[in-house]
Amino acid sequence: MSRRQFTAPTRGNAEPPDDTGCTVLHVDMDAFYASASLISRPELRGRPVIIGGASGRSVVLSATYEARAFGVTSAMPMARAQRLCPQAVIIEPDHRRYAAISEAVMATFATITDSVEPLSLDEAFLDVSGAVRRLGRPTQIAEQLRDTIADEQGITCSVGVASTKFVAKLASTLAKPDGLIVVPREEVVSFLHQLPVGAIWGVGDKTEEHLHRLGLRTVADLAHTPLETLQRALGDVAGRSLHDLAWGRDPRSVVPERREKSIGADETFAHDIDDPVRIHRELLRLADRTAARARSAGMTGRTVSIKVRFSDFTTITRAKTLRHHTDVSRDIFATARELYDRLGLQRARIRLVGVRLEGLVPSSVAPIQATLDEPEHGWREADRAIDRASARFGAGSVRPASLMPDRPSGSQRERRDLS
DNA sequence: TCTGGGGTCCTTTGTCTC
DNA sequence: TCTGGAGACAAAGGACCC
Repeated sequence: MSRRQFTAPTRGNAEPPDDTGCTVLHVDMDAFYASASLISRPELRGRPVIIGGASGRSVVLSATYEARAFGVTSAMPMARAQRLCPQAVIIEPDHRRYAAISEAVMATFATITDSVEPLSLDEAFLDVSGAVRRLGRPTQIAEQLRDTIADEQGITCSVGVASTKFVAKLASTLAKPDGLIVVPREEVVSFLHQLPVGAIWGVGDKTEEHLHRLGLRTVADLAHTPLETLQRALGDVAGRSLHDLAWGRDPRSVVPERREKSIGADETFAHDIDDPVRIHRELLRLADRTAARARSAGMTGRTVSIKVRFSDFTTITRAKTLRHHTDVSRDIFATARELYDRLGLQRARIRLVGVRLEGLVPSSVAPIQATLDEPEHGWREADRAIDRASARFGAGSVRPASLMPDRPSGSQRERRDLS
C-alpha cells in the first residue's frame, strides 16, 4: 500500500500506446493485505475495512479503497484511522495467508520469465524481453498476467509497462487500482515532467520538503536544475540519482534473487518501560527470534546491532562486530545485552528495543568457529534441537525459561535458561 | 497526529594501519 | 619518535521503501 498518491498525467492522443522496447513490467497487487484478507470474508467486499493490530500503538497495515476514501492510509496510527472511519471493520493481519498468496503470484510470474525481481510480498519487476516471441507484446503479457492473477487468486493488480524500472514503477502506482499504464519510450520525459517531485522513488517527506524550499515542485523543475546545485543540496549520490531520474535515465536492470543483508526483530511495548530486567528479557526474546530466522535462512552474521527508542521517539543504535560469524542465539543475546548495558541508562523510559544481525553470508561459506568455552556439544547443537522442536510442535514450544509466562521452579529454570 | 516492523542505502565521523 | 595523508573499516544516524 503506497503512502503517496498522484494522479496520472493525461496522454495527448487516443492511439494505443507503442510498447516497443518497453520490456520492464512492474506488477503491484492492489491493497494486497486487505484484498487477501477479504478472500475469506466475501461479505465485507465493498465496505471500508482496515487491516491492523488491535493494540493501542499499532498502525494501519493496509485498507480497502472504501476506507481510503475516508483518508485512511498505511502506517497511520490505528486510533486515528478509526476516528477518520469509525464504521470500518478492523481485521488482524494474517501473515501466513499473505505469504502463501505471494508465493502463488510469484510462481505465476515465473511462468512468464526467469527474470523476476521481487521487491516485497506484493510487488515485483519482470523483464519480459525474452518472452515477447513466445507470449506476445509486453502489453499483452501484462494483460494476461492481470487476468491470471485475478482468476487464480481472486485479487486484482496494477501493472506499469516501460523501458526502465523507475518509470514502470511510477506507471503502476498511477494505474491503481486494477489498471495498466504503458509509457512509450519517446513519451518518458513528458510523462515524468508533469509529476510532482514527491512522485520520484526515493524522495520522501524530508527530501520533498528540502526540494520545495529550493523552489523545486515538479520533476521538470528538478530536470532543469544544474546537477551541481542538486548535489550540494542532497549529496553527490542522491543529487546525481535524482537528476538522472528526472530525465528518465535509469540504468538498473531487473535482478532476480536479491540476498538479504541483515535479519532482525524489534518490538514496541504497549507502554514505555524502564525496568532493566524486562528489557533484558525482551533482548533475549528478540535475539532468539533473530538467530532462529538466520538459521532457517542458512545465514550467519558478524555484526550485532541494537536499537533503542525512547519515550520521546528519539532513537539510537549501537553495533559490535564480532571476530567470527555466528547464528547462535546465546552469542547474539550476549552481544546485544553488552551493547545495551554499555549505554548506562538509569531507568530511562523506553518505547522500543530491537536486535539485528548484519553482514550476513551463507553458513556454508562462513565456517563458524567454536568459542573456547563452548562444550563439545555446544549451544549451536542446542539451537538446532530447538529449531527441530519448533518445526514439529510449533514456534515457541521450546524457549528460554526466563521467557516463560509463568516462571517454573528453580530446577527447570536451570535446565532451559539460555541467559 | 503521535508515530509498527521489516528492511536497504547513504553520509558523516572516528579509528586503525601503512 | 613524531607527524600527516590515504585508505579501509566500523559505528552511528537518518531517510526511505513496503
